[in-house]
Amino acid sequence: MSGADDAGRRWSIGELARAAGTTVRALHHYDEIGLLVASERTAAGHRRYTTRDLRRLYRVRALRGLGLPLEEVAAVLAGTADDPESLRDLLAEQLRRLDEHAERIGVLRQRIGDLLRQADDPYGPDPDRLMTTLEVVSVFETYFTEEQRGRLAERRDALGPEGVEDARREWAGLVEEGLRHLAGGTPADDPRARDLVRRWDALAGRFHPEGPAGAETAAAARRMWRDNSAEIGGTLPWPAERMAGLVAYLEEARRAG
Amino acid sequence: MSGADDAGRRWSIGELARAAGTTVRALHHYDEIGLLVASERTAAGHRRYTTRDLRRLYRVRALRGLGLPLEEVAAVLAGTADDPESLRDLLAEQLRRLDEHAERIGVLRQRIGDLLRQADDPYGPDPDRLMTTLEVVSVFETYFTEEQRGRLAERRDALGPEGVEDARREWAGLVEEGLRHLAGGTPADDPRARDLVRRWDALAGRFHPEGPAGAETAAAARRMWRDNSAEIGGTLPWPAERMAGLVAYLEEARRAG
DNA sequence: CCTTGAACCTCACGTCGGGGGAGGTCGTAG
DNA sequence: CTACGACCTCCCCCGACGTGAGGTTCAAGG
Repeated sequence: MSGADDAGRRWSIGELARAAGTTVRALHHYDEIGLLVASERTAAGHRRYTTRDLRRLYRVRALRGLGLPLEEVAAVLAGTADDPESLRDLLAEQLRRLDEHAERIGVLRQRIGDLLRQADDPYGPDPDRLMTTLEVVSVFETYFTEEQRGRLAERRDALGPEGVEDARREWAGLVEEGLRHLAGGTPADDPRARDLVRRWDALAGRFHPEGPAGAETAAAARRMWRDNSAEIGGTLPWPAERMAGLVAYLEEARRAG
Repeated sequence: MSGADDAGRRWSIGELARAAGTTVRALHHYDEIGLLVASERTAAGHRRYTTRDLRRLYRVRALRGLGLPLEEVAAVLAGTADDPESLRDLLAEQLRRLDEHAERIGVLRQRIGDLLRQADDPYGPDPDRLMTTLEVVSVFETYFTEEQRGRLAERRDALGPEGVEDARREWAGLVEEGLRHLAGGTPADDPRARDLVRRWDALAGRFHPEGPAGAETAAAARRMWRDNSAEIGGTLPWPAERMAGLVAYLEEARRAG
């Protein structure tokens, strides 16, 4: 047999690390958490690993390489006997987690891509504007649930770019009208103010979904405007503080109406 | 104006957390690392945040939401003035990182998918076999670089399934022949042993790429066999210790030849 | 004015998978 | 005998907070 009797072979920690393509520190860690404890120790306390330890280490490395946390690696290596399906289930579960992860990354890539296109747009490469866009995104995510944002996006797509543009123009007219009333001292309970609110809310209604879901998004939108008119107003062609005043005025008129 | 003068408004830490959809603890953390320090404190030490703080928080949350680490968020918020391109560059960099990440995830999904198909294969659903496959994968990754594994996969694809099957059958014959020599006591420097080694290496040569790259993968394969014949042998129809003996015998004959 | 409960404060440890270093011991080769 | 490499244990470090413990302050009701 020319001395190839592997059954009695022993590895030092450094040899084992090289044999499995890992580090001494990692093996110390596996020892600490009980995942791979050296079968023997020399009189001086040096770890001696056996062939069985090496095989276990290969399994640990392979499972880790699939992205499983060490705790689950330990569970697999401990529990294959009492449940032969556990490995399969754990792999399936890991596949699911990876899918989730991949989807989150996809969303982030999409968003960053959109932002970069906006940054590269020659008509609006202003970094301040980009920052304000970031703020508005954050505000939206705070006030609307993911589901609500999805519904709002659906409605916007249904209106189409020209529908959105029309609404934007009409809305600009309403803002100008409101600012004139505000500057002119028209009281909030004046019929003209109440009529303005009615047209304002009707216009906003185009963007909200139908039924009770629409009432919820509308309420969330009003909360958003009330708390953050300065931030949202930063993206608009009117001074933020005048917009804040207008929002308060409209709320008053809405209560009065 | 009905009291909507936001410029003087102050938020407590809890109000700010709710306004931005985050937690009090996160705000404490941002304070600790200097990313978002409350502009004021009450006499009792309670944090008071201003409108400017709120806007900064929105930016922090938005950038964090894109996956940027807090250190880079701080850099963006500090450096937009002296380098308006920095935000764009950082976003591009982040996009690159996400792409890398997505690719790693794709590789893992592929591997786990392969393993699950093997697990569901009615001809080999043995969990022990699956574990051994895992070991072999790990051994391969330890001894061959990613590039080398790619070259080996190319050669295998070039041989095609039937070419691989042919080689497997021929190899089985060589193994049986070697085991007979070993059992019969044929010395390693016997011409029959040297001829066996020659045919063995020629057969293995079909799987290695051409030129010096092939010599390297062949050397790595011999190292792998020498160190790990027990692990690889576990997947084969011969006893692992007899395979280990055979590998040692062939090495001796190779040196003799 | 007193009490109560919510909100706030600081301090500090835990997470996950190790990296890196300090300070000391062990083994072997020249 | 001495040098050097490999090994030992103990300990702090990373990121972005979560989760208490133990104490103070605020706002409202009686």
